[in-house]
Amino acid sequence: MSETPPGKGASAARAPRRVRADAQRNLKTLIKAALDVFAASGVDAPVREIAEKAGVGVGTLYRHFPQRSDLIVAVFRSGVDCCADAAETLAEEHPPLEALSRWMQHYVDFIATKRGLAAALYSGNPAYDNLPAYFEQRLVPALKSLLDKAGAAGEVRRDVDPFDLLRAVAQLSNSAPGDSEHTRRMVALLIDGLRYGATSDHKPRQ
Amino acid sequence: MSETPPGKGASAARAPRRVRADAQRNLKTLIKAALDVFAASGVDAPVREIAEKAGVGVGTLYRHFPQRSDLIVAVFRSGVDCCADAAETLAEEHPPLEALSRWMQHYVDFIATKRGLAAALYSGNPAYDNLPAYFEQRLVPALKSLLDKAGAAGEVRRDVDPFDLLRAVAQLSNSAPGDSEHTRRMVALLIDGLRYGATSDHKPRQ
DNA sequence: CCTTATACGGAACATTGTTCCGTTTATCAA
DNA sequence: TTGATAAACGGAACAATGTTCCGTATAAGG
Repeated sequence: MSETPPGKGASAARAPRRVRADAQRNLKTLIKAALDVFAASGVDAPVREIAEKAGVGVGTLYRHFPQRSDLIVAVFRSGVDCCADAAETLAEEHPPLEALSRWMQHYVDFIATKRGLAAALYSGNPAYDNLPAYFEQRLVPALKSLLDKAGAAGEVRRDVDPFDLLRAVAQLSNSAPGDSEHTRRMVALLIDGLRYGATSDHKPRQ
Repeated sequence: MSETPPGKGASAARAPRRVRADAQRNLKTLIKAALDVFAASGVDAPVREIAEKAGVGVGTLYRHFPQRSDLIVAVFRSGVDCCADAAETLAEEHPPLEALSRWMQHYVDFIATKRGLAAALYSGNPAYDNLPAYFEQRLVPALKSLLDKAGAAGEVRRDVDPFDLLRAVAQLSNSAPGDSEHTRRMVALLIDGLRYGATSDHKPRQ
């Protein structure tokens, strides 16, 4: 955002040295490692395990994420961002209904990696206070856009609230942990439900 | 329940020595201490603190509750039992509406001591799997009986689901932790809501 | 009163979050 | 290219906490 190249600073302070390359690399590596470890062992996984997986000392981890919760938040947000971005990509590359369907599975996969997150959310730790808002703020518009496109094409009904759907899928994902096939089938069923009573009254002109 | 006095056992085994008095005493003391500590510091309070408050070594605590979660479960169940029993007592000692109202406040106080329990419930630890069922199984009938009595007396409407009410109160209690007065007012409001549209069609004959 | 199964206490251990600090290294200017 | 230096690194050390172990104390029963 604010690169501040070597040239003299606008105000008084000495030109702040650019962020070191290894630091940037480690930041990405850590988030990736945490993503994997959380997916494999839940968000309660020990920090050391993550540091080791990233090939980094715990000191380095703590330099980037002063608190364990900061790492969890970062991973969660990056996952949410990834999901939200995928909505755009999918909408460009696929017909409306398929884009919607693929996105749903994408979302299911995301939720699946969040074992134990619910407990953290309910822990009362203020570090997580903003997560639900961020979740809703990024994902509701993403899904809404997909639903609207599919609705306009007359492929799904238009009376479904995106947030309801997000929550429902999250609940389905948590009901039978480990049986991802069951979740997949139920989500597919949910999507079929969307098609029931679809009207093409706003069918696009071409 | 099964006292097994010194007399020869019914089947084969040697008459098992009676449970030592100090052990019984410590068990009660521990639950009481845990109740207080959990109420003061939430269910995440350290075991040592509870043992100390009970005037007992951690070894003793672990003899009675092999896992930390066992203690939490025991305290929770004893609280639920206490609430359920209070329903009967209150129904005997007060007119229907007041019994209902008093029980609600009793229940609010119970919920208030359960800070952090939600997180435990969502933790995925199977130790807590049965708690919600126990909760519902004991409290729904208790509340239902109070509601029915008040409903039969024509003091409250009869279309309210006890479980809904329990959940609503729990949610109100968690929304503003620390402001118990707010909770109290909102619960009072909820009860007033019960009175709206009450019908005395089944008014008792005397 | 003696024996003994039972229970007790708390030190010791294991795990995990977090801090500290000596060492390494990327960046920048000369 | 090279040297100075701020930034970043690694991991030992610390602290908090769940859990185990075992020597000691004691209530129950004869």
